[in-house]
Amino acid sequence: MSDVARLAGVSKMTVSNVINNRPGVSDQVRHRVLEAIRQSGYRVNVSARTLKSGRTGVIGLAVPEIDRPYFGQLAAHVIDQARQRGFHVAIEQTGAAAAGEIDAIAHSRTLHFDGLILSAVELDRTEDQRLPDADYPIVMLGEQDFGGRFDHVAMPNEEGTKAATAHLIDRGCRRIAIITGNSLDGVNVVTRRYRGYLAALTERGLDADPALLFTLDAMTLDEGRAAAHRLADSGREVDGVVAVTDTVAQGVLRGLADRGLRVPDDIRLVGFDDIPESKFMVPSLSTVAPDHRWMAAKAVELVTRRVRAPLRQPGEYTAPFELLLRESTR
Amino acid sequence: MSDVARLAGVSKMTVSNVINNRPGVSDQVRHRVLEAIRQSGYRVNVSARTLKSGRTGVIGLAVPEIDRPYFGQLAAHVIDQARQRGFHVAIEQTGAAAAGEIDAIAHSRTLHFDGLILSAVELDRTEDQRLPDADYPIVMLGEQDFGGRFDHVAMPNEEGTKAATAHLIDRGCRRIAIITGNSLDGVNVVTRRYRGYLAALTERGLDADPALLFTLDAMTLDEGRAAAHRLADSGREVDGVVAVTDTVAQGVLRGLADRGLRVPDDIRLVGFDDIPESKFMVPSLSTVAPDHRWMAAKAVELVTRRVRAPLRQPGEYTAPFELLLRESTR
DNA sequence: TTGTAAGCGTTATCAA
DNA sequence: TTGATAACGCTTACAA
Repeated sequence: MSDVARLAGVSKMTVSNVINNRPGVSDQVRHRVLEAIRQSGYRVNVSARTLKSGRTGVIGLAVPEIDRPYFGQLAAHVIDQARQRGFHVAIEQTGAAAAGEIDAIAHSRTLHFDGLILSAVELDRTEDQRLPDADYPIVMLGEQDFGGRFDHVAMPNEEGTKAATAHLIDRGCRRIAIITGNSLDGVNVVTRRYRGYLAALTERGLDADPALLFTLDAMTLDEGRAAAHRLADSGREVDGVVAVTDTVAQGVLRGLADRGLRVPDDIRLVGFDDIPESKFMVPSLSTVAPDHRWMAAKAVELVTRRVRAPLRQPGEYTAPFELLLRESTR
Repeated sequence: MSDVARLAGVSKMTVSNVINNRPGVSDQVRHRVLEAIRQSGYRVNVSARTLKSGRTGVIGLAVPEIDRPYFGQLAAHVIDQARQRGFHVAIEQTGAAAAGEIDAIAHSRTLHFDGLILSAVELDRTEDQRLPDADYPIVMLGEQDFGGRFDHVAMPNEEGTKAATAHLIDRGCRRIAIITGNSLDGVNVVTRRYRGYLAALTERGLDADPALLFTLDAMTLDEGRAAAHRLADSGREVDGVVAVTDTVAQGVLRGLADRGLRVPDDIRLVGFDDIPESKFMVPSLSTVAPDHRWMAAKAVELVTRRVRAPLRQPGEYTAPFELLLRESTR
């Protein structure tokens, strides 16, 4: 910067003013400075600016694993939205563990990210004492409930699963299984989707059979497949399956194929998320499609707003959704 | 830091020495300082450290789109490897456009990333004049050829596709189509994989029929599906298909299903990449599986090494691979 | 409209 | 073994 100033015959301050488009610089001087910048190949040092301003221009995004389609899609949208507001995104993987999620928060502060979007799947309000003070801009994205302590962008978990289950019933299914996570105690995604499932059954006068609840240790392709094997091998009569996510549904689809069960002929299947692959599966997957772009946009809007106004009252926002009817429930 | 120093009754410099585990601090003083740090809740300011050292501890990773399974997987591995070496990763999406790839380089320098891993799919050696000086640590990952100007971690494109095609021939296929990108002129992934396909045909004494080459505008699910439709509607007799990537193969699988063609009964299909979904597709997909973890580890090793020694001679490295035989070629 | 001085929080250097 | 000083590159506050 000093070099540029010398080249243009002005002070560093004037160079700074030109760079930041501040008013009060004569056109002539502005021109000389811009020319000097061009000649010298000068580029601002972001670290210095950061040190002075206390802002890094970086938002952290913490997800369980970036290579799960849902989180990849989420990241893509968040990166796009952040860029539009002049922020960069650093990605942290929590490994779907509470410790990883706590680490992500600590890390985010240490590295002076301006804010953090945390897609928590383990952490919840019961871990109160491990959560940070509310003075750091954190937006919770997805599922867990923190009792209004943070801004929260939620999925339409209950409504979505209810609509999906009702759709199976409309198609004539009467023995509907649900394949979901094993953490049915807390207030989390698993519980909420389960409640949506129960609500639909009740509303249509069907009984919920506890034997038709199959639980997973993780929301993965492998676990979904294994659950489908258990379902098929249990000998229970089942004509419909609600899977907790599309990724799990993809595993289920594969697991049913392993056992010679055809979808939708023998069993109808519905998922949740509308990952990009869903419409290309064989058969294509009916699913609850929350508006991912909306969620990413909301989350980024909330963090960036909170960067400017840290002490606003946290808000709760639920994404709109659509039920997509495809071959798996035809 | 001043506060800590005052609390411990020492100078800032001593605090710095303690924080960085530098020798020459008495145990007694070290203890006092650590206690003062605990009490005050002090945390280093990374920006200041960055300003002083010129290093940000961040590596950029530029990929076409983070929500394609292959790149998600790649990112997951790169983030893990980088963390093990004390680096963070910021992800940039290039949109699979040459301009986006150039931007990523410029961006990476502006933000003072310590280095950049660029998964270029458009840029190549012909764009010489737009490429930066070699003084900035860039590692090219994947496909394009830059004539030895950058460190380059390559896929086993030719060998892998050759092995995949030979496998189809072994299974009895005689009319083997290839579905790939449309940039068959440069030295890129598409050309190399095409050469591998041709090599296998030649070696086994089969003629390459130009009518069996189907090209795509992008390596996406949608394009793969559309190509399968064109293939089925062409009326040409085809008993095997080599798809340029697993994602394209997934689209092809769907497209063939749309036309009532069964895999592997009517047509055998093989992909490239071994994305996590491949083994869960219906039918499961035979594919060329490059060692992704190896590639990520190599790339991170190369950037971080180049951060320390910017002027080393660039090297060329090709990942090992395995041919995975699954249902789609049974 | 332009310039000067001070300071953001570290660390390298050298002196004590 | 410890400390004083200057410097990294920028911007805020104020003076000219």
